[in-house]
Amino acid sequence: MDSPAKNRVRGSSTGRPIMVLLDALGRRWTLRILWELRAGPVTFRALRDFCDAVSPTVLNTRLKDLRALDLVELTPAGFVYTAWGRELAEQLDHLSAWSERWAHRPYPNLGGVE
Amino acid sequence: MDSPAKNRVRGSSTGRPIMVLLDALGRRWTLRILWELRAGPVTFRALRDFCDAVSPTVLNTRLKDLRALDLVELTPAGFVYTAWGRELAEQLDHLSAWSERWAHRPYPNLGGVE
DNA sequence: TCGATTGCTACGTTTTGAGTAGCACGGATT
DNA sequence: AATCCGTGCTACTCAAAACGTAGCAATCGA
Repeated sequence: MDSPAKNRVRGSSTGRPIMVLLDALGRRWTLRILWELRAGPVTFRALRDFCDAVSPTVLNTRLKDLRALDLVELTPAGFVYTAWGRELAEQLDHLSAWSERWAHRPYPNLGGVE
Repeated sequence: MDSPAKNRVRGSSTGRPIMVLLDALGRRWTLRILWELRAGPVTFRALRDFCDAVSPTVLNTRLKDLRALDLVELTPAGFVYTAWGRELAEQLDHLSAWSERWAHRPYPNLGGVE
């Protein structure tokens, strides 16, 4: 399995924060995990279920990354946002609100479905 | 090569807009492409350069998806945001602004780098 | 001590992306 | 007309990432 925590920022080694972020969020399941964590403290297995039974290998890798990025932490009650993570999650809320408008646009190409 | 435009929304077939979006944005290079498009009309090759010489296979697949999602379109001058895409890109601007604060947090774990 | 649950790992298979070459088309030049 | 150039895009092989299942060590309660 890969270890993205080590070789950060795919390409673009400028190290600009947005690049670090886009790189992390662009990995499979990262956004989804971040999104599902809004349910409150969630155990590894519960989170896995929320994420359509994502492979534990990947889930663990992502959680490790998110923890390294100071966005998620593990408490006795389960995985939760850090303060930073909560701020990021709020942006996802905006994204969600926007996506509702976007999805109901006229002639929506069926949201990409064919 | 895959054709995400056909089998949308990895897992979670609820089809909720946010899921469609998280799924699309969670694919490799999608966020980055969306980000780099803020440079204005960009040709396929220029965009490829902006994205650290991403493989044309992937770039094309992503652009096809983004166009299907009504976020990007191809004009004679090059690839540009649609109206919807521009709105989404604005959210990325907020994300970028936030990431600057986030990156300069005290004891930042070096932004995830080890 | 036993069972149940926790986070997490090993490992073989499948899917996805990387990397390079090159195609078909269109417009300008010669 | 023939040539060159840049456009979006595709074919191909190979490497990397993710999947899917099984199962581990640790912990807690009964």
